[in-house]
Amino acid sequence: MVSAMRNPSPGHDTTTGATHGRTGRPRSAAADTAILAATRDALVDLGWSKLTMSDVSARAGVAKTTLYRRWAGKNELVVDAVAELFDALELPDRGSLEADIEYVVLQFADLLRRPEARTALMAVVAESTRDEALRDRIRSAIVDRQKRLVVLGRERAQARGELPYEEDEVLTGRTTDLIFDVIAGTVVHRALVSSEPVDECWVATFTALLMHGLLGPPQA
Amino acid sequence: MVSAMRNPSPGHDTTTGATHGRTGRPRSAAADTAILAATRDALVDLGWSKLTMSDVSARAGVAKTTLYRRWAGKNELVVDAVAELFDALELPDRGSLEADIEYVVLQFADLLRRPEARTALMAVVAESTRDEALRDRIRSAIVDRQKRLVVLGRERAQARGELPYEEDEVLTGRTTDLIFDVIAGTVVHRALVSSEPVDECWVATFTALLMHGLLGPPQA
DNA sequence: CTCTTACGCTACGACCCGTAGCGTAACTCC
DNA sequence: GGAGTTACGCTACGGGTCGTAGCGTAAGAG
Repeated sequence: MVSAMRNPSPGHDTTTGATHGRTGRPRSAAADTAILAATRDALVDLGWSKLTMSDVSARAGVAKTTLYRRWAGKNELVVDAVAELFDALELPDRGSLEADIEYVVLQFADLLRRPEARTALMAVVAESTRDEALRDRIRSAIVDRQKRLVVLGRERAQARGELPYEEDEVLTGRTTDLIFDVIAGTVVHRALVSSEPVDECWVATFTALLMHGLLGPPQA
Repeated sequence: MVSAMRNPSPGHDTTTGATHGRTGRPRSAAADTAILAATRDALVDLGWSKLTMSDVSARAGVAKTTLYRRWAGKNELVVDAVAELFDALELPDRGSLEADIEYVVLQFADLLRRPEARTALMAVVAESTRDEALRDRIRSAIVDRQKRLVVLGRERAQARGELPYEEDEVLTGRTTDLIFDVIAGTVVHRALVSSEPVDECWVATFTALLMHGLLGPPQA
């Protein structure tokens, strides 16, 4: 749950348990999860453009007005629905930086094979080019949250001695951003724009390129 | 013009000059250019989701039915409209591989600053996740055509002695694809997903990473 | 001058949008 | 308990887009 409804919901979550400080009937938490699940189902069946609020409300067993009471529109709804998918990504220690990278790339590729993730991610980004608020929402709900993987992988590599420690915080942040964009961007482009398979062979080649890029300067 | 109308248009183009072998009144070439230009204008003003066929026809001074006679729908129309933008990319010889890369990255970033390119590219890719024909169209109209830049830059670098010659054709093709996805994907992700500026500072860092990635193996 | 095709225009049923209004349900505070 | 407050389901609505059909006219080819 990313909590960015148009209505109150001041604190963090909107469950039945959390009274959110107010009086009156609380929002149904079950409805939230049902709606988001219904949204993903609809994305699988219909794709982005043919997905309609009416259809989602029917699938979720909820009145259409309830959707509009919680989300401003299709865009916001879908961002929240997809953000949950990305949270499933993780990075177990595979023993080396190279293995860690290959693992996360393959995992990300698996995610992008899911039709609801493919169509929704691109569509929402497309809409965000004309909507500042939506851009911020994507950044906080997806981008910033997944950067944790890069940070974690890097720290591990430094602990292993594979990468040097960097003292400058600003530089560290920039490098993290760069690596994130390179990995996520390349995989997305390969899978969705070029429409080529992200198989182990390709991943190995890509990872090799990236490894050399990361280790290049000091060894030269 | 990418020529993939739903109707005849057998050969290549649909200009007044090219009789396209048939008798009868030929399609107006002026209408084609007017429609595609109107589509880009509408993308600037309205973005993808609010762009409507009716609006485009009005802007182009053309009947709505004429649009549907030439394009199957919004998706196909927009692909053709945007493909023309990408053809403006070029790669003058900047003297070194590094400079060539930086130049093309900055040029691509400029293109992605144009609102019609931003919104349309992502939206069309989103739709293509559920439409095989559209995927093929994107590949032939945009992806394959822009790979020429990678091929050209690589040949130049080889002529300069910056990169080794590769004999295996299959491997050459794979490397070309990889570099293309890395460059285009990373820039798109940085600009549109992460919503961070693609300035000269960032480009220099990215190019350095890529250079080390390309030169890594042999120098190690 | 005839044949063939493209064009512009109008009209159409179908669908979705986003909102308003109402009565009811659920929960808090007194 | 009741009063107050908020969420919910339902219905109905005007406004807009969709994609197509039908018709008369315009523009080249032979």
